Amino acid sequence: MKPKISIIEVARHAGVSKSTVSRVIADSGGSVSPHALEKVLAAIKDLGYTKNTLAAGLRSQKTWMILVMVPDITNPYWSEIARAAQDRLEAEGFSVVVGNTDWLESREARYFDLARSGRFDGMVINSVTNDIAMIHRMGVPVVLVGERAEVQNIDTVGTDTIMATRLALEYLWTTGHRRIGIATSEHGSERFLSFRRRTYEGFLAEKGVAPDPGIVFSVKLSDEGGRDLARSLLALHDWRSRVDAIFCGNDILAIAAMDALREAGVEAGKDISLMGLDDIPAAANTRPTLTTVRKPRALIGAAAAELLLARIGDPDRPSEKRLFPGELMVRGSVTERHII
Amino acid sequence: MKPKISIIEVARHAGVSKSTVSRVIADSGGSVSPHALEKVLAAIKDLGYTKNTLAAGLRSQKTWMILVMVPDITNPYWSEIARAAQDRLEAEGFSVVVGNTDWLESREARYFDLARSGRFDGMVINSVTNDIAMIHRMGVPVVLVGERAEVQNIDTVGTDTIMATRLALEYLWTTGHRRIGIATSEHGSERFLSFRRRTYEGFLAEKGVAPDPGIVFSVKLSDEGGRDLARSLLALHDWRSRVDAIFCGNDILAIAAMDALREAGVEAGKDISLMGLDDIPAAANTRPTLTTVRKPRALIGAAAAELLLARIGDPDRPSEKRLFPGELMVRGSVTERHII
DNA sequence: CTGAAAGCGCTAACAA
DNA sequence: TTGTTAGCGCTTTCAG
Repeated sequence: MKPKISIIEVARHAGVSKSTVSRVIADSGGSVSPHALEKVLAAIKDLGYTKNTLAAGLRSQKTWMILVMVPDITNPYWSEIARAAQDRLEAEGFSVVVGNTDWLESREARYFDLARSGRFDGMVINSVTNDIAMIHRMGVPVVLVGERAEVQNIDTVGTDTIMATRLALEYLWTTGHRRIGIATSEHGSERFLSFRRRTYEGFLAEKGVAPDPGIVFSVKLSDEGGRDLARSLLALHDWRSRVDAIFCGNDILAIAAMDALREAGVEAGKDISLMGLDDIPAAANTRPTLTTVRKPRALIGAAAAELLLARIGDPDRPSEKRLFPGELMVRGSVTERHII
Repeated sequence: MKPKISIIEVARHAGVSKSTVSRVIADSGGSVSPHALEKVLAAIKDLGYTKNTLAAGLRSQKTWMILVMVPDITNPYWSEIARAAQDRLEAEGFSVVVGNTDWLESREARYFDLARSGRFDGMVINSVTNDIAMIHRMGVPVVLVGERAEVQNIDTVGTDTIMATRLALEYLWTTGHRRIGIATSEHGSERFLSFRRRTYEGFLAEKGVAPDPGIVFSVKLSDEGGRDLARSLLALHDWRSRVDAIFCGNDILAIAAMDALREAGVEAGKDISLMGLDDIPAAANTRPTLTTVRKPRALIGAAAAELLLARIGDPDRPSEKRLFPGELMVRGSVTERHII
């Protein structure tokens, strides 16, 4: 069942040495006479030979394969970044595969092991790990996707979360909300997520609003988290007077919360304003539609590919950081409130 | 930058032969004395050695890597299948990566090339290709995901479309609908889609209902198709007396039709019943929510993994086909009608 | 239980 | 332009 003919059979069949065959099948541009070339090509076709790129890679240290490692493949945010990167990378001759970690360190470790053992020429990753030294030790070019403004010495691309968060909060403020809550995760990469939180706190201070710890919700950025958020909110004593808007850490969370709230008779965009972050496709199809801040997925994916290519080309170039601004998507889940 | 220590350095450092080191790091269960084991382990740790599984694979013909090839990674339907397969496969020690083809033969070809050159121990694929012979020639265990009831001699898993369609139609019948229309596509994989249509015709015959060609709609399974469907329906003379329910080929189509109809003042779940197929996440968030038949993504992914594992274990076992029934998701787009 | 030797399939010097 | 000779890093007989 497994392929068995190697260049040695091809060489025999074509009446040349295996080096000549190698010169034909490799891209290395060794010169071959037209005559020999023809014979080799014929032999390849006759025998149905296919190159074992694994063996080739062992020798040449080139696998032509790139891994895009994402935390949640079912989240369109990540899969679209992966696809954008794929477009760019394939144009350069690389094949792209994506690894799904489900935010699990154990799964990340699996992919890192593969990388360490030379399976990929490079990786685009969003990792829960903050251990940049470990990443460098892998000996594989890596570009980080995320909002880790604090990490140094590694190529990074992402959305400027601080600006995106401000954009959302300012919009809520402008539309008249004054008791703005926030729902984010502390899960995994704490430092990273606390950006939203820190920005939130800074924003309140700036506006002279006293922070209310009761409307700062810690939930997972998932459907489950959305239901948790709804539950926590409704459990809050006299919540209607305590909170008029909630900025959610991502769209999935916001949409799930919206659903759960409706089941309890609370309508987003009416009884309370809900805002997301990401702008996943579903955000435009919910009832009400979700007001959110869009992250430029295509730009992020393309930029990640670009940086990776540059890094592969020159491992010693200085590391670069590319942050893109978010875009406000005004839809139906935020009401215009009139301040009394 | 690249890793450099190989078993030969480890061997030297531990004062043993590289064979002994190999016995330690391989799973092949060669026996090593406790004393030697200890020295080798120490050396590995000292030197920070990591095994090059690529080289190992070259010799052992095992890569411990599986590719799940899907047509659209941003569609949760596919990514959830991929994730379910991953769960099962990783438990057996394989690493799973997913390839995205965007329905493009050129991208499929890339992944097939990788497979042919021995990069993966197996694949789970949904391919636009119908060339089973080619797939076998790759020399890699493959499981197909899809509803291709017509393909033979290859492991297949998918939803039983006939049963799913019947489930939908029976539900519409039970809820009192008697003038049931259908909207499916004749594009692309014709054979497959005509399943729905054939089942529909059989169903009508069984119930003794005369078929009405005017309420059989041929549209794309897309947003565009949904708008077309709405337009065609409304253009029908006296449609309210001619059709009381429409079974749509998939959810995307149904949701788009629902939106377009509402714009024309026709409310699904009130003026007409609409039913979908798939149960995509958005189906639960529309207004009204979409009654549909869910395809069991998790089961499909798990079964695909199961079949692949079996095939890897025994390449000569007879091929198997596993079809799962759909699950009725009763929501808001179908009314209970009372028969007079 | 251990070491020596022979590859897995390919590429990369080096001569010729 | 070609063939020869070494490996890439690991596994796998086969002796001992």
